[in-house]
Amino acid sequence: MELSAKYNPKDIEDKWYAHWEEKKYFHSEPDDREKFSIVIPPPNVTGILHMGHMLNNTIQDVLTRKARLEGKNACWVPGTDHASIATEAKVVRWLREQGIKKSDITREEFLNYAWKWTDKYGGIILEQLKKLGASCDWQRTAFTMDATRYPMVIKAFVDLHKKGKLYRDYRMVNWDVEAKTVLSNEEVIHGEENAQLYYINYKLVGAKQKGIVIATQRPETIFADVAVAVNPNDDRFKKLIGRKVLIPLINRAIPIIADTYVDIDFGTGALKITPAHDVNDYEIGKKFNLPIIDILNDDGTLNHECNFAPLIGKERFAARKEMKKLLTEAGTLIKIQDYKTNIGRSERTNSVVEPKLSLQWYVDMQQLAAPALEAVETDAIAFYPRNYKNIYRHWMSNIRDWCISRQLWWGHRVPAWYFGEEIFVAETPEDALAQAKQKFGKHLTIQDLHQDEDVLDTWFSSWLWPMSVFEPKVDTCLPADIIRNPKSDIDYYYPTDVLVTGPDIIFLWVARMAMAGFEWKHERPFKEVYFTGLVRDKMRRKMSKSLGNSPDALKLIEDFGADGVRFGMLSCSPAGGDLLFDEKLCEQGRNFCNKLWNALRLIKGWETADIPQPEMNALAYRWLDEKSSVVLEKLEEDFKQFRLSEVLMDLYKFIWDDYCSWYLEMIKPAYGAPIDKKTLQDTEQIMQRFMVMLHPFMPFITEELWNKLGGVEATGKDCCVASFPKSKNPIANNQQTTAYVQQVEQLKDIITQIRDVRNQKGIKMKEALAIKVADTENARQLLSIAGGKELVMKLANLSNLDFAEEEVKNSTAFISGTDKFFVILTEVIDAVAERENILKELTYQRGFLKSVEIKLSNDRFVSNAPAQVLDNERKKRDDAQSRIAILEESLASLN
RNA sequence: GGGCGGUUAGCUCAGCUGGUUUAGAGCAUUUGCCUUACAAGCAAGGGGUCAUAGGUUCGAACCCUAUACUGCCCACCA
Repeated sequence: MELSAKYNPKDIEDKWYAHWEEKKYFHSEPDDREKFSIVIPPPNVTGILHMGHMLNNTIQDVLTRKARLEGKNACWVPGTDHASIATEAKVVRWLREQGIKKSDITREEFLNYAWKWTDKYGGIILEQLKKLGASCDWQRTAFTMDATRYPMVIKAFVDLHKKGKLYRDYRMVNWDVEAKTVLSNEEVIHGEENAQLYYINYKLVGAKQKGIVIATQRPETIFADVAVAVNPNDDRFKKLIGRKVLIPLINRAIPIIADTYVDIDFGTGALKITPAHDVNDYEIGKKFNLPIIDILNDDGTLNHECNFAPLIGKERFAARKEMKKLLTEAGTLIKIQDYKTNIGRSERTNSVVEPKLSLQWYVDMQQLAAPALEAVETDAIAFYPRNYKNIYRHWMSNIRDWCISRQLWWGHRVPAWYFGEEIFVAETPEDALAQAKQKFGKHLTIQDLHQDEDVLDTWFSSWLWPMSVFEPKVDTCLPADIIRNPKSDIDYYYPTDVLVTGPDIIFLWVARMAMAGFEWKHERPFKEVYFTGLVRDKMRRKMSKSLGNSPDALKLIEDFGADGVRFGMLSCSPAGGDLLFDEKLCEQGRNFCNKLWNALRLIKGWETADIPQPEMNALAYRWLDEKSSVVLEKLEEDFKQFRLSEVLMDLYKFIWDDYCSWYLEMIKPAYGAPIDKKTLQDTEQIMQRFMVMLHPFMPFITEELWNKLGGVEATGKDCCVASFPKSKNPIANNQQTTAYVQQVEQLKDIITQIRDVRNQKGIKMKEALAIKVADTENARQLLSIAGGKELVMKLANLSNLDFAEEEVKNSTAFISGTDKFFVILTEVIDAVAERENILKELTYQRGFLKSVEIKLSNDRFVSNAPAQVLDNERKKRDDAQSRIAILEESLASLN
């Protein structure tokens, strides 16, 4: 077999992905096996793959592939979200580029365009996931607005309405002037921004000059003022309460009122009250029964209500700028002060959110929240990392009702029909009509009813995701009916095993899925939630388009291979911690692939011969095999805790160091010499095993090597569906390694120390060395392990290794454990340097001994510490004493 | 303003119930090597007062208190 010196991922990745798909390894149907189900957090239908997706989906793939290798019926459901506001914004922009204004076309025409757009760009992201190796069940690909999901969403709405958990109300909302829709609280991002505080004088009615100065950040809203409020305890203004002031420019008179809400120390202590454009002012307005003057249009321009012609039709920020000039000219602007304040912006359009009074649909969250909160509190839904419980608890116990209507066209249209003041909520127009007829008589036709123009919040469909993706039949998908359909997929796959998502959507999505799950399935939607960290660049900045610091995901795969990129994403993303992405990590992954590839090349290059297995090879194999069980034990433990980067790093170190650097060097035959069949076979098998262990993380190269190593011939299966190895020797409590492994580790230590001596003395590896070891029982036992002595001689290149009766002249010594080794030197040693080294070591050992002795001479320690700890301390003392004795001997022999 | 985390090597992080040598890993770094699998490599090394100050304990990176710095979540301060 000819193999190139470098691993080339491009040669094999597409081939294996196609092979897996053809074999339908990723497709799942209910059967007798234990299931493992996971649903993808659906990316926006028109989105493209970014680093966050890469991390998130790599993690899901690792978990899915691991479950599949464990023999579970693994089902990872992919899909996309219609992303109402984001997609609509994109479509509007796209139409504008073609000279089409949304306002000029009908709803139907717009939706046609939107579907066209979705068909064209939708699902690109799913194709990109395939490049990454994602083992999704593509036959189950779902879309939040497809024919199966649509009726479920509508039924959920109708069901909530029936139960009285849904209502319509007129209240202050967050208004996105760009998208011209309401937003839920969770879709508003607050951040500190630089702003200016305008100090404006309102003249007192009946006074010539005197007035009251208010401070506002939004001077353009003074036209909507209906009062000025002061604190009743503020001595400066007590006399003025009840009098009236004039709004500058329009000279409308408004009263001065008193309320303790006003902070005496902020600004001037006087607050303008603008009920239509501020949440607090609205409350005060209600309390004092003040009128409401709304001066803003839906698009953020000033309307006729402002009663000031020069600004009508002007956009709010343009108006603000002009106000500066106008107020200055009117001599009523006292000063402008810079200050920092919290500004809310729309998550999707980034425009400053406007408080606005509006009639919208709300979900009453109080009852829905209760079981969802309890599930997390009791770990029925377990969060990783755990501390997200706190954040979740806080939000859930202070939950506010959810505004679910949106003034958009792209989405699920609100299933409510109006006849005059009357509302009929129904799954279909026919149903609504039937209800209307019952109330108002048979003469009504569908034309008499008018359907609500609004659509539902995207999250109102995604909160059903873990249920809706497992419901295959449209006509049986009434949420309540799901329970009555025992043959349905949902009984097999629901609840899902784990949800992998970012903490940024814990309220938008995770909490709401939990609520929906209990509301309609009376069961949690997932058993565990693993929150990934945020992907940042190496300078800790968030990845963003505007910063241009987000690498092109596909380019990375191109450069480093999918396995290399997966390694890079995972190797440095501790559970829940942020991932500081650096291309170097992918490079490390690529290098690891190359290492694996070359291990294969080495093995494949060996000729076999009918010779008995050398003892040394048997030793090497037993050591590696036992150690691999230790690695497996830890790996399983770490998997349970989602410590995936830990697992990957342990495998990396084990395969690179123990397998490649040590084991392969141990068994490697001399140049041109053959290897025995047993060793070769063992080596191929154990490497096959390692490929399975590594497969969840690096699926492509492991599949390739598994095949080349004969894994298919041995098991009849591809690596993708092989059996995950199990630890053979469960390690006893507190016992990190077996005694055998420990002994081999000491042999390795001896080899390393000899190599160190070579380095220090400048003795080349080619030059064979003679070693003597002080004759102790321990040394005899160590070197009597079958193959042990040969191993040291081979890897350290020794000409001789035997026991010394006394101090060896002209040698340099080292200590391994408590055994003393003499490296015999041909050149005369530098006694001064040697002496210095020994003294340095002696100082360390004596200091160490002293610290142990202090402990042991403390009566309270001896009487209180557990026996095991005490024994250990005594052994530490004895070992240190042995080493000190050895060092002193060496010192004496130098004199 | 309220709440929750974090601070361990140059960088990123482990360290899980306080006791396995005087704290580990990867990367980076230093030295020597183009040694017939791999220079995308091999061998060996250096590097830390565990943020600071107290306390509890026979024993503290780990528990407690305070301080400093830092991150995140929530909240209507004009």
